[in-house]
Amino acid sequence: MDRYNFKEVEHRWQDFWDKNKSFATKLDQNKKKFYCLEMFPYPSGKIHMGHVRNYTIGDVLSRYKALKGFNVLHPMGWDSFGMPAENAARQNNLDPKEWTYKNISTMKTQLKKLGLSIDWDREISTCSEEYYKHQQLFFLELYNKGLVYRKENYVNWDPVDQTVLANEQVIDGKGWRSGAVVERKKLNQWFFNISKFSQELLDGLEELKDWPNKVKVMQKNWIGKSFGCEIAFQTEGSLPVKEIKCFTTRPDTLHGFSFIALSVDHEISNYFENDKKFQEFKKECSKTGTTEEAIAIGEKIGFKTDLLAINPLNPSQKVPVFFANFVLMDYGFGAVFGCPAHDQRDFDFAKKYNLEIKTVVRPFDQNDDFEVEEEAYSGPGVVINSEDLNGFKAPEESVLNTINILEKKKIGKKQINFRLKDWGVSRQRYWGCPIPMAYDLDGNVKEIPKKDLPVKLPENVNLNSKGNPLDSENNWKNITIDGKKYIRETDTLDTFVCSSWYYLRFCSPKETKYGFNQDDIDYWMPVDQYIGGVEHAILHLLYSRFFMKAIGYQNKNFKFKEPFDGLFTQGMVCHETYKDKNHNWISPDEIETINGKKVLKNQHSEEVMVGASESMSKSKKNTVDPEKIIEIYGADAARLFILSDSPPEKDVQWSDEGIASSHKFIQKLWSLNKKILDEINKDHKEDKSDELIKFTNKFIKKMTNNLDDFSYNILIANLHQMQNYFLKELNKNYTQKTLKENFIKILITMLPIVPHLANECLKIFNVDNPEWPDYDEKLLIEEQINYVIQINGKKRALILGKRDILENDLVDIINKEENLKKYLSGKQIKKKIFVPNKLINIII
RNA sequence: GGGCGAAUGGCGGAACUGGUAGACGCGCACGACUCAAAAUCGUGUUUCGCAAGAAGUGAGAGUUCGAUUCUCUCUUCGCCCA
Repeated sequence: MDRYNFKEVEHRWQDFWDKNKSFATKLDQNKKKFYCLEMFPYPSGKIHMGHVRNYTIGDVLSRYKALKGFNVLHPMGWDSFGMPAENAARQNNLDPKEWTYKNISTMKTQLKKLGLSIDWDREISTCSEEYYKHQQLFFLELYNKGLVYRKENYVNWDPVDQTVLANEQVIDGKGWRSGAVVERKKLNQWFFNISKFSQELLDGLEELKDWPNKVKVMQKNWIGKSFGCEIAFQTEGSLPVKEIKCFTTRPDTLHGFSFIALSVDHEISNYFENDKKFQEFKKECSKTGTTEEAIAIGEKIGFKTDLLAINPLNPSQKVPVFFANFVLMDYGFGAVFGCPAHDQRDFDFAKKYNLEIKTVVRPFDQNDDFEVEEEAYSGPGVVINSEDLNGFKAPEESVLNTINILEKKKIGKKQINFRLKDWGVSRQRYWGCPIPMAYDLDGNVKEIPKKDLPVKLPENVNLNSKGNPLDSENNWKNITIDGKKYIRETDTLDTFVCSSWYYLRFCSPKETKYGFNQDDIDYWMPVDQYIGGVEHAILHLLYSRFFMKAIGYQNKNFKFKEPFDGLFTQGMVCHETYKDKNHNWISPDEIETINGKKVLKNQHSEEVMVGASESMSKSKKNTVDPEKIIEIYGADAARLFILSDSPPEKDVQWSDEGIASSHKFIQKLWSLNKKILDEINKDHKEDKSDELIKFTNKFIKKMTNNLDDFSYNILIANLHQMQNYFLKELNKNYTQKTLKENFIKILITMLPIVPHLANECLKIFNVDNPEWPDYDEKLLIEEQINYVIQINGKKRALILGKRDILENDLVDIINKEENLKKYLSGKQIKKKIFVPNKLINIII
């Protein structure tokens, strides 16, 4: 029997789809739409297994929905601005654009080899002028709506590379590339006013029924709504400062107040500009880093001022005011009141500077003489040592009551605080979308007029200059608008801006006047199913949600509130890790298995150490190249395996045995197809068609359900069961018509998973326009049922009986059964539990 | 420290609303084909036991006629936030 030539077949079908533009989509009001979107890739060079998994999941869904009659939009593009291009270009003396487009071309070819049902006519690339010119227009639009502003802010500054680093690029306080100690530096940056929408972004989560709860919780925590109180503390001392404002979520602990801590950037610091000791202290603080975690772990240090703050609930109490490294200017007012007994940071600080630690909340299971000793108590409890507040349940009762008291005395007011900060979008980089702004010679901001858009990135720049290469591009930088001289903004936009609206662009990829066309998005949006990695749970997904609200802000035509109706987050692709005797990582390519042992190829068969399965990464060398896999086993096998071993939302382990088994399945299915073709031409005497119809019916139901709820691994188990069924039952007699009809239905259900093979088989049966088969609920009802017989809750037998059997009839049968008699004879039956068409439990 | 989630054979994992635990796949064992190997096909495979049978879904309790599924306590692991 000739084997299935996957190479020839897959290539032929891919060619066919390409030439016929099989997946090109048009707006069609008569058809229900389905917009399936996977997170678009960064063109880093080649596709990896994570892409294979992501795009296979999306492709299965797209093909399934198309078979169900939906008008499916399934586009693909490139998130093509970003640092790797700039770094690679610098290393290899290339143009970032050239590098990027070469990668796009490679990866596009690779994606096509996977047999994805993508509408390539809608391909977009964020680094193209056709894309970013619209982004610049959006920027100006948001600027004019007051959603974009410029302010000074602290950044991680790499003094060697002369550039700003993102938090994740700072490793142990040093720049990831230069190794230089990172400094905190104040820079003028552009910000998107995302915090304006904090409440809306929070409320919107409630509407997102088809999002994983996990992601919604993460976003909720990130937005971080907290309910508290603003308190104005009166102060005394030699400085001309009359009051200090603090925000707190725990005003109820005010009786335990023992200091105020200010951020070194608090306005009061202005009085210390010439104080050498303070300036030294400030420098010391800048070493702590800006992340919340660094602050939590680091040592708490303070600088005492001679200011004294007065406790508003107890005016005789006056406490010192410090500058401290654990207070950030971003949070509240850059000032916190310290209650050491009930906050660990405050506790550490108080211990160090010998400040009073007064317990004002006791746990429920303690007496009123409870005292905080070794560590702060921040749990719930009862307020003590606090005059009027004593006895209130903390925090729920005590916080509100304290706020009421403070409001009456006019020294505090209720306040909602959000953790979500505005989005700084300035990057001192070349390879990004230019910000369409300029400055006059006095530094005043000037918009680039719309007619002058796009602001194009200059080409052939010197990437080896210090800092942002655009700073040295004088010809590009210096411009004249209406006869007046200006200097361009040389920062470019964070690439997260590009990915915040690309889903809109896919609806109108060729629209030249604006980023999208209203009719197009009215039809296609929102994205029905968005698929991608959970690592984007916060930033990208939150930014996209914000962008949608920002575009819709003050725009009556724009009726969408949320971009992604459904979200699916797939797990990672893992592989075993290997090390040689010198503890060097070894790639799976360098290994072979001999007698069940993993050994190095061609090197005296040295055995390697097999480590845990971890997510594929270049540094651990445990990657597998999808292109090689497709070459050896074919795209259908790769698709089948990436879905088969684990539920798609969990991590999956890649293995040679697994992919080989999927390949085997493909080959077997091809030979099954041939056997069925032979069988159809045979003469049949006895007809078992009913059985086959029932089987197919059940199978279609399972396939439908599994596709609807992303149980792709179970779906593939069904495929194996189906194959086993046919290989065993094929010698039974089915009428030609039944066999053909039912097998065709089964093949159609396989189209989403293994499109090349299934299409090839269907072609043989002359099926041209397949539609998803229906199933009949009535045919799912079994006439014969295996009744479970339990005695005292233990399964003792299975009895085949007719459907809807009466309890007494079933008991009669049990009494006749030899092997059940021994359990029942001579025993008094206390109770019988009969579940119709399922089981009987006899209690003796 | 807080939040969310998970724990089932040698491994990945099934089990619909509480009703036959271990589907399907991998691996392994034995067998067929072969001079032989690979490939392929067949049979078996939770543990203990020759068997009858017993135990068994991280540990311990609880609810129930009946718990992988529900409740509580604990352990370990993962993710996110601190």
